[in-house]
Amino acid sequence: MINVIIADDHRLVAEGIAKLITDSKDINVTAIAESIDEAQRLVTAHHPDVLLLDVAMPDGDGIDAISTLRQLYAPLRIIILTVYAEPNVVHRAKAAGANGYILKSTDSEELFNGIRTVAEGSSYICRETQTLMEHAEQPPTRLNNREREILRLIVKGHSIKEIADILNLGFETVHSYTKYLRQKLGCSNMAALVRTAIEQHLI
Amino acid sequence: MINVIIADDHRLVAEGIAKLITDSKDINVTAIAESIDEAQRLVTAHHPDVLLLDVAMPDGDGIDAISTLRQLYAPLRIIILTVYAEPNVVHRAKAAGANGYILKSTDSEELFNGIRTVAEGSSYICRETQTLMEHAEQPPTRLNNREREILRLIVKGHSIKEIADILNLGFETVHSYTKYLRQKLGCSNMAALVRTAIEQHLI
DNA sequence: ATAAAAAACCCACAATTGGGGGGTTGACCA
DNA sequence: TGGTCAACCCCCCAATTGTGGGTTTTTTAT
Repeated sequence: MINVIIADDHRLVAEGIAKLITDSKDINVTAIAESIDEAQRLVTAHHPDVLLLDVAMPDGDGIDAISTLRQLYAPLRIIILTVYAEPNVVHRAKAAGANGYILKSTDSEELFNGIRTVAEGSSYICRETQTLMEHAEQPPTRLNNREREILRLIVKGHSIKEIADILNLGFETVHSYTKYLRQKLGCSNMAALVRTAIEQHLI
Repeated sequence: MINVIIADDHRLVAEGIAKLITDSKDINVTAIAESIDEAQRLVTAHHPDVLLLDVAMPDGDGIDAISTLRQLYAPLRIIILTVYAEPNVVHRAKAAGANGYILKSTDSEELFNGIRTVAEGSSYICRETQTLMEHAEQPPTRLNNREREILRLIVKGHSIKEIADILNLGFETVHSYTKYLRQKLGCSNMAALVRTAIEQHLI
């Protein structure tokens, strides 16, 4: 019996998926977590085989939480279960050490297969994500901490000058970073930068 | 028996909710639609009592589709079932004639109650949404077609000049609209405008 | 018919951004 | 011990945006 915990802040979705899983004979939903924090506590308490982890959680980003979660229970296998069909998110998940990536647009059969495959020790990427990654022409967008920090402040609506003040950097330094960001993301202005950042979940 | 159709492009979510509903004795899921288009066909074919309708669909906005759906089958009762806990989205849904608004973060009990209430002829807003609307200090953001159109183009990354050309308007006209938009949305620059537009789903 | 609105337009000027050049310093590494 | 890379800094100037005023047409409502 494969024991899984579902971490998803949308109760109805988590409950529904749990219910679907009861159809499989070999998988069992041990608990549902509605936050990163709760997921950490439940993983520590129950030591599940697999954690189904959503990306957008009220108290943080699921992918960022992967390393901490694995520290709590090393043999834990983690599947990112999300709506984001974004190459960059998939890359981030892989880099963070996720064992699987499954979209919420897949069907229950594929979810079961994914859980089994990951529980056995392999990694699993759902079909839709696979084709997505094959057709992704651009290499993954790699932003360093500074760039990500500045992008975050731009998205918040701050001007270059304000960002320079906030980060104690020179105006020209931040100005340069905005150029790098525009280049990397292929945007011609701040507005496009914000849209791209949000769309591709780079923030 | 209350017959419902679920329109949600996330299969796993739709399947899960359908499965949850089997627990209730009085509600029956007739079909699942993965697009607005499919929803329209299924509503025409099955004449369900209630339609559970997601907002973000691959071929359009669920709320925008309400009027058309009701034309296809006048007695249809529509519940918006979404993750968006945004006053503006709720306002749009009400204005478009939705009979209910339920967040995916509610539990199945509340979903059942919502479906029953709406099927009986009343309207239903889930608890979380109710408190959200009570605590919403600002009046709903009302954008006219021009403003929404221009905001959409700004979000796409177009400059004022480009927008003027696209819409065959004078530069100064569009320039003025950006002022109105900044004022209405309380933003000080284009970047903030984009973030607010996306965050509050005004586009 | 006409007042009140909404929609489109206009001017001027300061501030900010976009696009093009650079530069220094220190860490890493081969 | 020279090479390369990352992180930070600098200048210039054109283009675009932000701010604060307007005006003129259309609609819309009474």
